[in-house]
Amino acid sequence: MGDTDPPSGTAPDPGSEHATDEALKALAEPRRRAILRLVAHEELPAGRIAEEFEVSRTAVSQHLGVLKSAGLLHERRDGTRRLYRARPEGLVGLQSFLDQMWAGSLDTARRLVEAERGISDDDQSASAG
Amino acid sequence: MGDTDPPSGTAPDPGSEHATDEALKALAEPRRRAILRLVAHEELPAGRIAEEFEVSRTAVSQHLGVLKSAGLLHERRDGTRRLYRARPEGLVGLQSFLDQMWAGSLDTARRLVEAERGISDDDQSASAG
DNA sequence: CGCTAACGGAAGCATCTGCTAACGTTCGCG
DNA sequence: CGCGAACGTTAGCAGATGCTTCCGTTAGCG
Repeated sequence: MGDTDPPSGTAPDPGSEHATDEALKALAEPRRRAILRLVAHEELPAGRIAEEFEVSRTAVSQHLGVLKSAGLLHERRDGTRRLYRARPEGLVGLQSFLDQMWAGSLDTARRLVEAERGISDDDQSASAG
Repeated sequence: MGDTDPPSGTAPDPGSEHATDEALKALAEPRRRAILRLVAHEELPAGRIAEEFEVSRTAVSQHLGVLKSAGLLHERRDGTRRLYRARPEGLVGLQSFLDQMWAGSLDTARRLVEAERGISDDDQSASAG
């Protein structure tokens, strides 16, 4: 039972590689992004969310499950209803991932552009600063 | 068929919904993320990139095509070789997307949490912030 | 208890996606 | 021109994914 998944299949540790993977895969679906946009500004029940789309409620429910499993959604029970709202914490992993990637690639791009200017007179020393 | 796709199959307008979709789908693949990390710090030829993985060069080539089509990669020809490097511009769309989503969901979360505090307490004040 | 409402879950299907294998193309060299 | 190197492209296959239909569960109500 001592698996590396204490909270039992729901939202891995934020900042982890697995968390980023889950969140990215969840956001890769347009419908899922639309759902997330809907509950980003207000808490809504599953049925209410499903009405906004042409697909069946079951499909939306599955999307909600994926989003919740990725840590991007917060679920709250209210009688037979289940209220959902976006979870800002689930996005911090992606934020840091993009930030890191952006910094690295931007640095490389700058270096390459500067190298182009002095192609015939380029010093290839690894002066990583 | 004059569709809304002037630049024909290579890196749509940054900031567009389609661009975000392409970039997100491209980043949803772990291998693709690894490739992007590799070329984030230095420019590398396709064959050199392929050597870093267990899969065939063809698979990596296809991944490179997807990344390039998503605007996340920059290709440069050098004889028979093709040098690739990460494109920071391709990430700005995701950055704004995440930022927008973050702001909205954070605002909602804050509102919900504050509402929880005054559940038993009838707080009917119009302090809508 | 019986009924309805609001959901999630499982099975089945159509489609997408990533991988491999074989082939074609472009470039450099002698 | 002939040859090899470096890549991209196409066809085909196995696994993942999203959607639908049917069914089970839980909560409120008379």
